[in-house]
Amino acid sequence: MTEPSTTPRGRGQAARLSLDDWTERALALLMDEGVGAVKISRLCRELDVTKGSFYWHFSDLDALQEAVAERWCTQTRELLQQLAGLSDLPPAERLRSMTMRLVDDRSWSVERALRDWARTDAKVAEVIAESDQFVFGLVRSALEDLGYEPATARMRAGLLVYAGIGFAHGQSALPKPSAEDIDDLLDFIAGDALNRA
Amino acid sequence: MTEPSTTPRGRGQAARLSLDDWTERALALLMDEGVGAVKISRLCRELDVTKGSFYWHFSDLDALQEAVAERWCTQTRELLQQLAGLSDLPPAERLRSMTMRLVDDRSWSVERALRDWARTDAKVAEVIAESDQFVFGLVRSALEDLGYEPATARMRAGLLVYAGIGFAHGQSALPKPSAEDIDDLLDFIAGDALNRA
DNA sequence: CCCGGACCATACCGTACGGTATGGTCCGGA
DNA sequence: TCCGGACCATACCGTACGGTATGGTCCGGG
Repeated sequence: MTEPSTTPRGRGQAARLSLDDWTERALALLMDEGVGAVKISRLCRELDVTKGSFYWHFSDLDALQEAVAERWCTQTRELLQQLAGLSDLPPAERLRSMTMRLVDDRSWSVERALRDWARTDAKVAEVIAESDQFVFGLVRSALEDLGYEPATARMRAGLLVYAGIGFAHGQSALPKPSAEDIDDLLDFIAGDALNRA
Repeated sequence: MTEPSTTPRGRGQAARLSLDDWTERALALLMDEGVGAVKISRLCRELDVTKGSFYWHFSDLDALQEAVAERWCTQTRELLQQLAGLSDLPPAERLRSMTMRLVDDRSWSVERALRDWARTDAKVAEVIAESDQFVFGLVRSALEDLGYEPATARMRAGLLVYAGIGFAHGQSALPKPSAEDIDDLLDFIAGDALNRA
């Protein structure tokens, strides 16, 4: 975290592992096989090392969880910040961009895995909540920029974000919306303001 | 399953257990401490019996999971059927009734637990999907009864149901909607049809 | 009265996991 | 050249869990 952690990785067959190697593999395990699969021994097997290595980098399992949550938090935050960087664009485009990314992007698969991890780990739950509030704020301000009153923008933003969470977690028993479905949806959410423009 | 299973339960101190006693306790464990807490030994400790009893009623853990999923499926289905029994009432009341139950009812807490259980068990996932489609059909037909075109009803129903799933699973990072928030929301979802009536 | 089945206790095994202790290897710097 | 630290292997322990085998208890029916 404070160390350079340069990860030499250039000699013989197996290189030394950095802290990010562990968290990355743990994240992959998380979204592939769920929270039940992220065990120390399993990680060591996948990374082709032994527990001696693990307990050098982390004090225990909680330390790994914290590191994983922190890593996901930062990389999600910069992705969201990238979305927020569109604040110069017209709000309609912002909405559409965010909704699209909400549906097709694979990053929500990770969030889904993290979300049921949050049930047993308060630290992760806190990070998830923070992320939810952030994206909620983005959608809300976009709607306000479209001219809606604060109460209306708040309600519609909540509806859209909750629907996004539900879609990300629902695993899609319901039919997955197509591109034009999303157009219709956005037209419903913010159509009156758009047609007014 | 086919036996009467009358559960005598009237003698001495500890009665014999029925199959429902196990599934009921397993469901309680599920929604209280998550999927990671439903272990055989844990169940036996709570029910004050030993594993000899468990392996009499069930062949293994998968059999228990199947029984739990089946039990939840039936009791959810009759709850939904009860909601569908309102099909004589005006559709606006049906919508409001379902949405209210969707927000405050505790049964969704069980569904949330089952939903991340569904990630590791295909059988449970199938049941969840079936339930989702059922409630989606209810909302959708309610909107159609309100006079919306099929495409519109489908879109708005999907939005509402997904939002419900998201709310059930997001568990309160975002502000929980109040009663009048729901009124506003329903007015947004089906307001034009309502005001037209 | 006895017998068979429902129901459960006891004891045991194999395995997987979290965690600890300790020794070994490679590297850069004084 | 020696030394210390980063990094990892090896070996080990305690525990919790899934599962099996077997015996015991209570009950109703022939």
